[in-house]
Amino acid sequence: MPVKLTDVAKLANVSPTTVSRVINNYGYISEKTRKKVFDAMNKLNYQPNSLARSLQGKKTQLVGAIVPSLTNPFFAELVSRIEEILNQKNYKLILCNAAQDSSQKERAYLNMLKANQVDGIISGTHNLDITQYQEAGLPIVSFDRNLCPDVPVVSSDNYQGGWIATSNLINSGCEKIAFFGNIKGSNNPTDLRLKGYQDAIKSHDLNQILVPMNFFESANLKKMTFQKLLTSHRIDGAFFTDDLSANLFWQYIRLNHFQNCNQIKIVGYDGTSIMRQLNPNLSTIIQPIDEIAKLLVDLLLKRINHEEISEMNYVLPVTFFKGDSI
Amino acid sequence: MPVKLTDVAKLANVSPTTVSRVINNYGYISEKTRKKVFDAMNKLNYQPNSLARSLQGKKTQLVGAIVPSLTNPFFAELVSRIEEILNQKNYKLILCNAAQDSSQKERAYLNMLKANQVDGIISGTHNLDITQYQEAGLPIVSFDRNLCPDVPVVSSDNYQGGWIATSNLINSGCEKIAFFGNIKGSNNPTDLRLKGYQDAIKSHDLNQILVPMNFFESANLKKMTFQKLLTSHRIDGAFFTDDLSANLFWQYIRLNHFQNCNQIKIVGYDGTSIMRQLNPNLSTIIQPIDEIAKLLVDLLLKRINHEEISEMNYVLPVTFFKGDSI
DNA sequence: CTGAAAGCGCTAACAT
DNA sequence: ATGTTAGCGCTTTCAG
Repeated sequence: MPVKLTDVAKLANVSPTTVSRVINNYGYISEKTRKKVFDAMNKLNYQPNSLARSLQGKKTQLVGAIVPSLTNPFFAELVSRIEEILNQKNYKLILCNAAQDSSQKERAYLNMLKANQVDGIISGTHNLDITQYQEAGLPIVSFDRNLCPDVPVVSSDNYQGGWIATSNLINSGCEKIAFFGNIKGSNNPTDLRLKGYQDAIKSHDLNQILVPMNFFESANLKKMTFQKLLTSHRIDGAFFTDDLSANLFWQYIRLNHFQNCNQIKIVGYDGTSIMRQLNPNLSTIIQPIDEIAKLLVDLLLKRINHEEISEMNYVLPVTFFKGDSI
Repeated sequence: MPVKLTDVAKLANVSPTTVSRVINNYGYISEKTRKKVFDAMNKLNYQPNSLARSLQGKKTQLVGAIVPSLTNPFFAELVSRIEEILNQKNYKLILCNAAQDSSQKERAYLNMLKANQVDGIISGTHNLDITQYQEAGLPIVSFDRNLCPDVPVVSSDNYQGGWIATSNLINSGCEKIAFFGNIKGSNNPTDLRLKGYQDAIKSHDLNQILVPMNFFESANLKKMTFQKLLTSHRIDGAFFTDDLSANLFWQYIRLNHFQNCNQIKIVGYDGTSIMRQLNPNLSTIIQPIDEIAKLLVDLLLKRINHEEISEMNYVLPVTFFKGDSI
């Protein structure tokens, strides 16, 4: 039923080979023939079947993106940019929403992407052991995750982010600054946010206060954590490794008017455009989403085209956005 | 280089057909053979090539989603859910980010999806003329857009949404209620939000105040609109057809402390989880994202499997969320 | 400059 | 219960 190459060939009165040549703009073709073929293609509204093309060993122009969740605006914006850039370069995006902590789902995605012959994978999660990714035998680049030694990692400057956030809190007069985020090391670049915090704290002879918190926890769970902390500690500064939790806290201390709420200064992390529009009061560390997306795609395409990649670690600078929460 | 079916066949000492039978769990196979084949598959870490399978006329299990922008949390959450549901049903999602007002990009996406033999399309935009979609000859379902008569449309109850929002404003004592959103009819279900507003206004003998606003306009442009409006009109209620703009207004009147800001009540639209977490003060009309996603996928799969679809119009109920902005 | 023929990896009659 | 064979729609030698 669908129009195929041979239909075009028949109508144009040429061989399939010739049509293929026209489509792929390859080899010598007389202008006359080319026109005939184009006319036939238009008349039939012909659309080459990419499956059949790729079966010859051609690339599929398909890229898989595995991310934790689009509900987090950071990933939504990142994926959005990645798709736009891929689209410009004639690639298509298969979206994979691997929930947290589901190595099973992630493995399934990996297999699926392989089965679909994607040309490469951009990964923003890693619940799998390294070997799984190595076995994949596919060009992969990763965001903020150390997958395995030969997978390029792009991240924003997590250490600087932690350092700058904390330093700004200190410079605004805070002395009891809590860190809200992942406490136990995961051997990922994001661990450095904590390190940056700790180093800044130490260099000013302050004491660290670590509050375990995952961005994907429920709001209520987070609020319980806030309450527990605020009754046990008298903090005057708070650094969050994500804006959503930071904003929640910002609201929490206002709604529960703990003391004068301005006595606790807050800095978040991510700085998505949506977040800055929704709560411009919130100071935050802005990750350069656009550049991250560009670099990820760039590196992946290099991998796909077997170009040399000199460096395996790419750290993009962050910027501090000063709202009035600090 | 990649492992293929014949490699498995060779190792297991059976014919390719047998392997195919095992993979597809089809026809009679002795347990012994099945095991042999499975062992070989595991040993070789075999992954069937879906391209080749689909080329036989099998389905690709690929679905394309065309949406305006993931930067809008509503679409981010919708896409996220759609992907999850599709994944459960063994479908994969090709994400297409068709910016606003780019019929060219949308057409390109449509062609691309056709070329990739997707089994169906979920569309959340329409810059194209109807014929383009008809020509596609592909199962399509649409969200909030009247594409063409034979494409099922899912939407939430836009009319009720407009009506409820406005009624609640009226019941809270508002008498000069402005509508912020798309003013000129687009022949889409979302037009009904305006209709709901207008009917509620009329039924209470009030006067309508229409303020043109698109959710994808820049924040600064919107603020200019706010300023212009507030200097010319003395409104006491505002209904926005999207939460982002509503929230911007909510902030705007607070930051610029126009009179007592509580004198202007506000109701937004969409009610994404992220938005309700970020600004729980904002009253809004909640669209049932989960059900919308389920229904869209459900209808699409029915279309794909040539099951009868009785109804072409699906209107899901909305709920009112009362924050203290009203 | 153009065409014929083989084959990509898999499946589906049709044997046996 | 298993194997043989002929394609799916396209590209790509290899000939002309």
